[in-house]
Order: sequence, then C-alpha cells, then structure tokens
Amino acid sequence: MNSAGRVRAAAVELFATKGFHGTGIRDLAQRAELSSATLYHYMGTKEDLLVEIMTTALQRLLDAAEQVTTEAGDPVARLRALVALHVLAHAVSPGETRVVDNEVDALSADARGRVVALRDEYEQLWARIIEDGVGCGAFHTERPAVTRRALLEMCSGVARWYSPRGPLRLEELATHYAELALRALGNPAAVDTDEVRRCREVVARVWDIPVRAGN
Amino acid sequence: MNSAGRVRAAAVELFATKGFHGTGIRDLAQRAELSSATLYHYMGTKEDLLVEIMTTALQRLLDAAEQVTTEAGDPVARLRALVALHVLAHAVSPGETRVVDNEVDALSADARGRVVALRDEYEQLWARIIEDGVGCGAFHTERPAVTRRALLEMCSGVARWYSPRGPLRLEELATHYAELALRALGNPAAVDTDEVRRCREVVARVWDIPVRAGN
Amino acid sequence: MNSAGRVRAAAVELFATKGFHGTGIRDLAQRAELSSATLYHYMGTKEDLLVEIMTTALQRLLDAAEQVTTEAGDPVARLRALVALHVLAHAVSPGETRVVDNEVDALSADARGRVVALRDEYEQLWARIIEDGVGCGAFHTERPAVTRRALLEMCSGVARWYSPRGPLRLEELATHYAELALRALGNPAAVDTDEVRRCREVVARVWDIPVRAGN
Amino acid sequence: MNSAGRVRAAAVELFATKGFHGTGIRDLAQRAELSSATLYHYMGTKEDLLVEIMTTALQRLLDAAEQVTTEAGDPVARLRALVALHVLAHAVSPGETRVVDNEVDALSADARGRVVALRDEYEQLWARIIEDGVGCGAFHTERPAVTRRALLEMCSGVARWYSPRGPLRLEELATHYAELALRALGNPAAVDTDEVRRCREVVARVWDIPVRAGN
DNA sequence: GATGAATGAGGATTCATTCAT
DNA sequence: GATGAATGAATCCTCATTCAT
Repeated sequence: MNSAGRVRAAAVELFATKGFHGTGIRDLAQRAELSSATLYHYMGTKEDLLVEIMTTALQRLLDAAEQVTTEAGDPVARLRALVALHVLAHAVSPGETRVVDNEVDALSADARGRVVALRDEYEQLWARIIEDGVGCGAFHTERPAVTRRALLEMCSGVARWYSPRGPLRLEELATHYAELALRALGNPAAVDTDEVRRCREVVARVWDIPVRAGN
Repeated sequence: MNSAGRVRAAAVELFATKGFHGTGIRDLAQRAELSSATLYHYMGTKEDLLVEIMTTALQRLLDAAEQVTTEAGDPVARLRALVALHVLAHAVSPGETRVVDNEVDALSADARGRVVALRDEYEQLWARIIEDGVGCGAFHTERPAVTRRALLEMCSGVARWYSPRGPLRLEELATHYAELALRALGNPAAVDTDEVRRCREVVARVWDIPVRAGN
Repeated sequence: MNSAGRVRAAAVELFATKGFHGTGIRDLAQRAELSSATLYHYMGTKEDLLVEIMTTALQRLLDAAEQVTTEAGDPVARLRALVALHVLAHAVSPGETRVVDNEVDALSADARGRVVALRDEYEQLWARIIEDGVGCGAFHTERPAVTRRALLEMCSGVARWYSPRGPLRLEELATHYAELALRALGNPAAVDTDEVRRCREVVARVWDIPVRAGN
Repeated sequence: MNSAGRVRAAAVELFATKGFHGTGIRDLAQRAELSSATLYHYMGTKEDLLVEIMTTALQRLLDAAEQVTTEAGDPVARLRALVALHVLAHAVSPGETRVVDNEVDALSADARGRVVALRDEYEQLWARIIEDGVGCGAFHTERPAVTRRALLEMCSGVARWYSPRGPLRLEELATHYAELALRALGNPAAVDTDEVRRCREVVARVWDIPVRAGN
C-alpha cells in the first residue's frame, strides 16, 4: 500500500477503536509509519480526514444499496438485499462503519450537515421499502419508523462484535440477519441464499475486498 | 441539585454527546457551573468519573434485570421483561447508557476489566433466558449467540434516537420492542401490557425518575 | 504534642526529605493530621513556616555555640567544643539542620538576608577561633578560610547520614569529628571526652531532647 | 551551543540553584531560549532530564576516578588523587555535582535505585583505598566508614562555595584539600603537586573544560 | 478551633499544525 | 517527498490560599 493509503487505513483503524478525539496526529503517524509532518502531505486537517472517511463510506454504502435493491424484486426481496448488504458492509469494513456510526458528533456543524444528509438519504431507502412492504401486506408493523430504527441499529451492531476470524461465515451471518429482520417485520419467510450471495459479490466488488471461500 | 450532582450530570450529558475524549475538563466545569479547580473537590480524575458513571449504570441495570426476570414466569415472560426493562432504561437515561455503550475503549485496562465483567454478567442473563426458551421450544433460532447480540444492539439503539418529548409513550415503545424481539425469536405472541407496566414501575423506582402520565 | 507542634514537626520532616518546593500544603496537613485549611490556624504562609524553622534552628545553634565556646579555654578546647556541638546538633536534629543547609535558596530575598546574616554570624565564631589558634601556633593551615569551609561542610554532612539507631553513639561521633578537625588543623591532640560530654549536656538541654544512655 | 545543549545547560544551572522542584518548565524554557513546547523536542520528561544529568555526571566521575587511582601507586598517592579529582570535579562543574548531591530525593524510586547504585560504586572506591591505607599502616582512623563520609562531605562541599573567579587557583584548592584529607587520616605527608597536576589534566580532558592558566 | 467549599494561578505535558530545509 | 524544529493553544490536574460556616 502507498503512503496515502496507509494514512487512511491508519485513520480508519484508530478512529474506530480509540475515537476521533482519542486519536492523536502522532498516533496516526506512527501507525502509518510516517513522521507526523509528512502526514500533512497526504491529508488536510485531521477533520478533513474524518470527513473523507465518512462520506466515502456512506456514499459507497448508498450506491451499493441502490444497486442491490434495484436488482431485487418485491419488497421482501429488496429488504432482504438491504439487510444483507448492510450487515456484510459492517462485517467487512467494521472500521469505516464504526467511524460513521460513532463519530458524527466530532464533526463541525458544516461537515456534519453533509454527512447526516447522506445518512438520511440511505435511511430513506429503508423507509421506502418498509413502507412498500406494509402497503402490499407483506410486512406487519404498527410503527414502521420505530421498526426501521430498531432494525438499522440491530444490523449496524454487527460492526461491534463480528470477526471474520470466527466460525461464522459471512453468508451465514447475512442470512441470519435477513431472517431476523423479516421475522420482526411479521414475514417469517425462508431466505433465498442466492440473493445473499449476490449481495456478497456486490460487496466484494464495491469494497474491493477479496471475499475468500473461508468466509 | 448540589454541586456533586451537577458534576455528575454534566459528565453524563457531555460524555454522551461529545465523547469522553471530546469533553474537556473546562467543558465539565462550565456545564456544572463551577471552576475547573473546584471540580476536583467532587471527583477524582476524569477517568474516575467515567468509571463511576459506567459502573453504577451497569450495576443498576443488572440489579433491576435480576429483579424483573425473577418475578416473571416462563422464558417468554422473562424475555419480555428483559427487553422492556432494557429499552426503558435506555429511553429514560440515554446519557448513561450511551456512555456505557460507547466509551468502554476510553477506559484504562484495569477499569475496563471491571466494567466489561459487569457487562458480561448482564449479557449472561440474556443468554440464559434465550437458552431456556430454545430448550423448551418457545424460541426458535439457529444461532442463539448471534441472535442475542442482534437483539441487544437493537434495544440499546433506543438511546440513540428516542426522545421522551416525542409522540411515542414509554410503554408503547417498550411494548413494541418486546414484540419485535419475540418475533425475531420465532414466537410472535401478543405482549402482555401488564408486564410492561410492571417494568416501567421498576424503572421509575430504581432510576428515581418520575414517569409521568405523559409518557 | 499539640497541633502547632505537629505542624512544625511535619514541616521539618517533610522539608528535610522532600525539600520546600517538593512539599505541598496537603502533605503537611496529612502528616500533621489536620485538614489543610486548619493548618492556617497554626501558621502564616508556607514560607513563614520555613523562615521560622530556619531562624530558630540557627539562633539556637548560635546561642549554644557562644555558650560552649565561652566556657572553654584555649583555641584548641574551643574548637573541639564547637565541632562537638555542631556535630551533635546535626546528629540530634538532622531535619532542622538539613533544612537550614539546603533550603536557603527557597527563601524570598528579604528572608534570605536575615537567615544568611545569622549563618554568617555563626561562621564568624569558627573563623575567630581558627584565627586565634593559628595566631598562637596551635593550628597550622595556609588557608584558614578554605579550611574553615571544609570543616564546616564536613561536620554538617553528619545530618545526611548519621542515624541514632545505628551502633555509633553520639559522644563517639562527636569525639571522632573533633579528632578529625584537629588533625586537619595540624594539631593531632587527644580529645578530652569530658568536654564532649559537656557539649552533649548543653545539646540535651537546649534542644530539649532526652539524650539517653543508649546513644 | 545548539538547542539540546542549551536545554541541558539550563537544567543543570537551574536545578543546582533552585532545586528540581523549584524549577519550572517555563524557567527552563526561558533560560534555554525556547518555547516550553519546544523543550520537549530535546528531552523526555523533566525527570528524565534530571536522571540524565545525574547519571552522566556520576558515570564521568566514576570513570575518571578509576583512571586516576589506577595510575597512582600506594594508598597515599591514590587517596591524594581521589581527593584532588573529587575536589576539581566539584569546583569545575559545581552545577552537576550539586544536582547529584542534593536532588536524589526528587527521583522516582526506580531512577533513584540506579543513581544510588552508581554513587555507591563510587564510594566503594574511597572505602577500598582507605581500607588499604589502614591495612598497610599509612592511615590511622578508628572508624574508617565515618571518616570516609566525613571526607566525602568535606570535599563535596567545594561545589557550594568555590568560585573560579576568586583568587584561589584550582591546583591550590585541590592540593589544600588533599593535605586536609591526609592529615585527617593521620598521615600529614607533603602533597606531590605533580600528581595534582595530572588530575587536573584528566579533569580538563574528561570534563572538556579548558583549564586556563588563570586558575 | 476546625473545615468543606471554592478558586486563580500555575504545574507538567501534549495538541494539531506550520515551515524552512 | 520527507522531516526536524518549532510553537500557541490546549490538555488534565495541583498549587497555596481564603472564607463562610
């Protein structure tokens, strides 16, 4: 990896584990194996780095979500795809997702606005699908907005505990969460594993992470 | 409120919104309406304050959970109680719970050990109930551990968005989450609202927060 | 001991071991078993305390020195008495003497002037006796001023290492130092132990310290 | 002098005159003509600086002492050399030596152990030589350990009063102290000035201080 | 007498960032 | 590209001292 990449990777890892405010420029430099002055050849301010990480991560998730839900068919299939994608993204790049989920408050008002707008746009995908499912009788929930938040938090939580080195394979993880989500929405249908696999391939391509047979 | 209470309240609020590392001693002092030197009459180090907040919050949750699950009957009732309690606790004191959930990494190794031990003990309550429910055929899940984590994250997420000033009343919130959890566990039984009310009363008493008719 | 005495004793002990600047008001309070606010009933400022310790210690030494040298006869006897007294004083109250010797620089200019004046007055006693001894042919030294300083440092050093709990008795210590001093002054006469005993009695009386048979 | 050198020189001077605890980081910065933040480019903590000063000073003294005593012949010559070296070192770098002598108590337990070990090693040189001299009948003292301490304190005291700008030249100072020491040890032999000159040359070389004809 | 509460000033140290080389 | 040197501002925390009770 080149220096710029090492800086970004270091930032993701440290921001995710120690928090933005808990991470010093010297920590970043050490992890990236550069002097702290050299860091500034590859980044603007520390906050710029955070903003870049957050927006690209959210944009990537948003793009992939639009892709997989467009490909899928009915609300059930689209929700399955959305859950699978979300869970896989959080399992495959827990650093970025934890930063996105936890460090919004560290942003300046201006940057926060842009990040929150992206996040809202993404959540709207969920809202629309759930709404559609309720509309066509596939989902049953008295409080769609509450349910949506509950499901999102449930899925995002994956980044807090899942390890690719554990026994649970990525597809199994995604399948299980899709099942949980559909049950919670009152539609305990069996999950089509082909769909999950398709999501996994999208993730592999978009996140540029070799998803090995192992998981 | 006295000075000591104001310090603690300020810490909870600021740690929850800006993070431990994002909160300066001067922020705390300003919020508590004290000079920064005076703060140190009421606390040890900043970390001591964090530890105190975390351990009392966790201990309170743990005690209340043991109480409500002991009172309840079968695994279904116990899980309902546990979910309701957890959700209510997170809705009623979102500050404390967010601190507990987000700032574990800010602790020194020693303190982290103690806090994580408490958290593990609490999670064991969930694990045992889910296990019992699966054992007696009430719950259906292929991966109890994964499901447990999913449900915990789902319920904890309440602290991130619920506002007591919104239209959703506390009991409705708890009831809805209990329903979601039971569905996810493959047992879409109707939720007994008496049980939820009992939990709400426990919360009102233990957290010493007047749960008004309004929510 | 009463509170005022405990404060003074604590100050002597702590100033001697940790230095004036290394000793905090809280250290003093803890050692004196008082609250730090209560300290101020028994003292002025921290520096006042230091000044009081230094001046009384120096004044006491000066008075005793004048007494024992007036009682003694020829320069040899007077020097023996002076050495014995100095050594005994440093052995018997190492705290005070270390403070006097080491903390002069911690004083404000004003107080320093007064303390240094006392110290100079005391050193003049030494100077005069050495001068007399050289004059009457009892002492031989080419540089009386250098020799005087050398002997004073040698004798003051006792406060850095002597312990009354060790095997060396006070009189033996004083006798040995008197011998060293006289040798250094070119007059290796045997030391009269009666004289040393008289000095010891003066020390016992003036310093109000029970000199037990043990040492 | 470069910045690092200025920091060290400032520390020696200030620690020597105001004590470790009496010297603030701002004092150091001002004396070194750097901002207090820049100080930390050239040092670790304030204590690290103290430890470095102490250990290098002691090590230098120890090395030089081993050199001059190895070169010298009988115990009398070796003691003369040791006294001369000690006195010259204290006269030539009074700052370092006063720090070594006075600030041991300011060290943390760990560092203190290392420093005291060095000091003990140095004192052992004195102990062995005195012991040898007593063994071969050159020295007469009933209490070698007490005498050793007395002589060491006497010689170290030089750093408290000697000024190279006074009338007393370095060689005269060292010669006089060697004479005092030998007298105190019961061997009032004349002091070989060649030996003292050799010590002075060692000091000039090891301490890298140009010993001018003037003193 | 005694003390808990209070504080402005200062303690050592680290911060993110710049810039000349 | 890369970095050692540099710094003003900020970090957490302790200082000696006062005062109302």
